[in-house]
Amino acid sequence: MTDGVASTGRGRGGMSEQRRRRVRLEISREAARLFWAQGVDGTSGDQIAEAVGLSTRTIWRHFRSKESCAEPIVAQSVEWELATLRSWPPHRSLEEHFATEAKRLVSEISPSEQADAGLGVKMIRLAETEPALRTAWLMACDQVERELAAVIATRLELEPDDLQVRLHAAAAAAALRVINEYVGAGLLDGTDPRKLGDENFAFIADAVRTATGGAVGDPVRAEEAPAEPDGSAAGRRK
Amino acid sequence: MTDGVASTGRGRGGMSEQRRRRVRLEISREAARLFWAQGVDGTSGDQIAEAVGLSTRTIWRHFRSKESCAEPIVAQSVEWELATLRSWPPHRSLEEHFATEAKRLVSEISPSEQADAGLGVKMIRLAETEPALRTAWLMACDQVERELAAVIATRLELEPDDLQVRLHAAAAAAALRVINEYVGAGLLDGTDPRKLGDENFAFIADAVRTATGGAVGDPVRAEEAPAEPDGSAAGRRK
DNA sequence: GCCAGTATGGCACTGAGTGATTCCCCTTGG
DNA sequence: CCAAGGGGAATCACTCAGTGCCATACTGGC
Repeated sequence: MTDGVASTGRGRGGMSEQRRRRVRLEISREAARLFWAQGVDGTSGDQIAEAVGLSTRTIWRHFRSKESCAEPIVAQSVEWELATLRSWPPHRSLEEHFATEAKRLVSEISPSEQADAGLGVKMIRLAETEPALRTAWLMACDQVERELAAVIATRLELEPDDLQVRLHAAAAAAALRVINEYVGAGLLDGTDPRKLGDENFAFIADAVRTATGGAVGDPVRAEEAPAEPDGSAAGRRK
Repeated sequence: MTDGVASTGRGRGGMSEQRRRRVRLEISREAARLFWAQGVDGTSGDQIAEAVGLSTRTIWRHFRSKESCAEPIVAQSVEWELATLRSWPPHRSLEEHFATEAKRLVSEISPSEQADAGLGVKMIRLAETEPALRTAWLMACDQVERELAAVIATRLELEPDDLQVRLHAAAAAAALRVINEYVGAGLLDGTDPRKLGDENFAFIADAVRTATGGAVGDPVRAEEAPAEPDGSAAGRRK
């Protein structure tokens, strides 16, 4: 996951850590643009370097492989979902939380972030035909799965490496991946620009609920020992 | 997915198509052995070629990349699950079908197939730390997901590219992946050799049922329109 | 202005993967 | 039994991703 050189620790010295992310994003932007325009195989490391105004050597200092140049832009496109999941308070339902967070987001998003999101969608789309990019996409989904495991673990008051938690996380992450692919493909195929309304959040939440057998999605009653967590809030689909 | 040269079509000529698979498997065996013994980075294409007794060039004729040399052995290790899924009759439950198919399997399995299975498990394990191999593993899971979509589509009498079907397939495939990783890790960590009894199949089936919100796993009543498929046989977990 | 420490450039080099050509072996037909 | 032919494999030369190594430019603290 951590791509470039090991640590820098961030301890002392300078502006690393945040600056590094900016550089990687910058490279990723140009790489994604080129990948989309001429394909992955049709794009050379030298081209990326030239496009971003750095030496080829420096590109490889920041990314372990050509395909991984696309990772930051892909990761960023799921970052807001991740952040939303991380900040999901126990006492709220998934759809509620998504809806309010989404409202907060639309007012804060900048044009450049919007452009990045567009590139991310394109990369996800490209990943369906370019095996090299599929890796980057699946890796990002893998990351979502891990974070989701942590979120679910706290909600269910279990360990993140508990088998049941891992199963739920994997299923939910897979559902989110499919929805991302579906929505992204729809957007690129011209399906109107702004129809990602509240209805979609209910759909997402329901997909997660279904994928986890109803175990994840509803508010969690704090301070109450779940002696028999069954039959509480299952089947709510359609 | 199809790795080597394009077609050969299989039309006329010779023994391709089946022989090709044998050669690829042979290469994959040696590659997996070397990967496990000395790591992926520590293994060169030349080494693989020498181990299998072919020229390096020929290796690249059969595989597009070094890591993909592991794919056949990984794919084969999930092939029986895939086959089992494909032959899942509508009127049976998943645990029933798995159990009977497993019984049929243990009597038919050959020593070499057993060795291959062992190698496959090792590759899956390696995939947890070697990003290059993780790709191969995730690709195999991707394949499982696609086939699963077909199976689920027929059971639910929907199209394979229906969103709901894709969601269910993705969630179920993810659950199967986690279980495979879990069981494989257990086996390699010395957890006894033969305890994959009926109990496990019930567990697998339940995981699939949970991941699909109860929509997949139970017998399907043929010839009856599922007006309200809900609430029929949900929550059956432990 | 000087002194770390770090980011970058340049260059040579390893190794993956490809293309083109030749070679070998096996089949087929006379 | 031998000639023709075709397909797979070997060989060689080449491209390009990616690394190691060293020189250099930049940055922030004194």
